[in-house]
Amino acid sequence: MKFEKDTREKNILQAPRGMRDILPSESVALSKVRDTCREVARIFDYREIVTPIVEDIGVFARTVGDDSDLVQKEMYTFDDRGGEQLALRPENTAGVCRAYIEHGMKSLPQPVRLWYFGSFFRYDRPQAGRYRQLTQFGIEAIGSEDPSLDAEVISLQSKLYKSLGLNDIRLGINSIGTQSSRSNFLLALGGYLRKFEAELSEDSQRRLKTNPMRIIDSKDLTDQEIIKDAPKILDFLSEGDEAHFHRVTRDLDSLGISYDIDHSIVRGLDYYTHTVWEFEPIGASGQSTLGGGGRYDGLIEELGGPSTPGVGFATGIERILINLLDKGIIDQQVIPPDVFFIALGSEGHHTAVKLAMELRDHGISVKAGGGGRSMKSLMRAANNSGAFVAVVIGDEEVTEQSAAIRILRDSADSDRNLKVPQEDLVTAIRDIQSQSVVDA
RNA sequence: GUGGGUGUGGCCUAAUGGUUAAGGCUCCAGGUUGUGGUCCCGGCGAUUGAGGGUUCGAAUCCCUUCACCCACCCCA
Repeated sequence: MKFEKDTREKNILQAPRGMRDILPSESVALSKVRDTCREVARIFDYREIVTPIVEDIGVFARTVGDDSDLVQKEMYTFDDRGGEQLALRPENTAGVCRAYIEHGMKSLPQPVRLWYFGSFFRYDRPQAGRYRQLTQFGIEAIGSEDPSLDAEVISLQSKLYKSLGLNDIRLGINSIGTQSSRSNFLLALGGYLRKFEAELSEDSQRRLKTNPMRIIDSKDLTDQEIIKDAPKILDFLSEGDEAHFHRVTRDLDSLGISYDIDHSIVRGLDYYTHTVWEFEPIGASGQSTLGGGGRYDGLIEELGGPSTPGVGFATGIERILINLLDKGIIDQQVIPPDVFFIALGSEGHHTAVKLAMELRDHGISVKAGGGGRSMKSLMRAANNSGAFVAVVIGDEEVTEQSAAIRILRDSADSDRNLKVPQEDLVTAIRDIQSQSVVDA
């Protein structure tokens, strides 16, 4: 393979558009979010599932909706060398359902409760909070049509945001019923909107043909005026659909989870039925949706499996991080070592590597400093490392089999210099650590 | 995909057609020979995103391109 000459000589190689590096200063925050996701999943007794990042293109084309934007223009697709048509996953509900079918999870106790955390890909124009490679945490509860499962999934999502410290969050919820309720509604909606066709925005005139439901959440002001008096889907729900929705909201009431019934939430993907919802920060604009979900009772059948209901959500980790950092709930910082080792001379070096390893064997993190740098320079490095103590091993310490300890982030009146026998070093460090906890 | 904005060393900023692109932070190193943090001093590091054009002369003006930001479409 040949590269363009100017690419090599002038242009700096950089991450692909819309994809980014997460550097150590941010990865600590990312880890915290990931740990919280894992913990919330655990307390609801959901199990982790890891599916391939690449799927057969049919997994998405058949379920997400052939003419949805996600499939039409946002999916990364390619043919592999064997001629298989594959796609980088743009979302995971379809993939998890594929796995559910493939592994016969129908024979497990139902519902099967699963969670995932991973990367997804959408070829879209990047902007704030929107990336071509994005990270999502998601939940799928498959195999029960019980409305209380919808509420459970919503409450899990709500708990996640609370655990992360995101409090000013709004939950909007709606029902789009089942297929038959929806087709009645679409008929009525189409009839109403056609009366105003000429007044609708350009985008909405197009949507009228492709996906009239999307006009409902148009941001165009004229559209919104027209929509105000449009038929509401909740009025078209069958008795059964309405009962389902009512039981979901009843559960939410019992759980003390506040929500707004929001007629404009219709969700973009074809597979949704019944309950649909979105969480977003209060007062946010633009790409603000933190996560959304819904029920998808026909999806598994659509994929060729047995008729099986399901419900789930996905939430965007980047959007969570943006909110957490904006509000100062977590800050960017790296984790400092416990101890910084300063080795002077070759004898000092040999002793230091041995002692450092001994500390590490006891779970104490150690950063090694040395490499022929001056004492001053090493002490500076020790201080900048954020370590709590520096341990100095020079000729003198080698001879007396001792270790000099310098407390860097000291409490008021403690002795900042001390010397201990090398065999007592672990204990001495432990003492200093526990004292600092007491002091704090 | 559509419309608008921005692009100066790793980071932040100055220089709004004229001498070797200035400063702060970071980093590295010294302040008399084994003790950091404050302070002082020194050093590394940019042909101004890239390519082309106008001009005696371009970071400054024009074109192209790339990236980022904002809004739309859509979505997390």
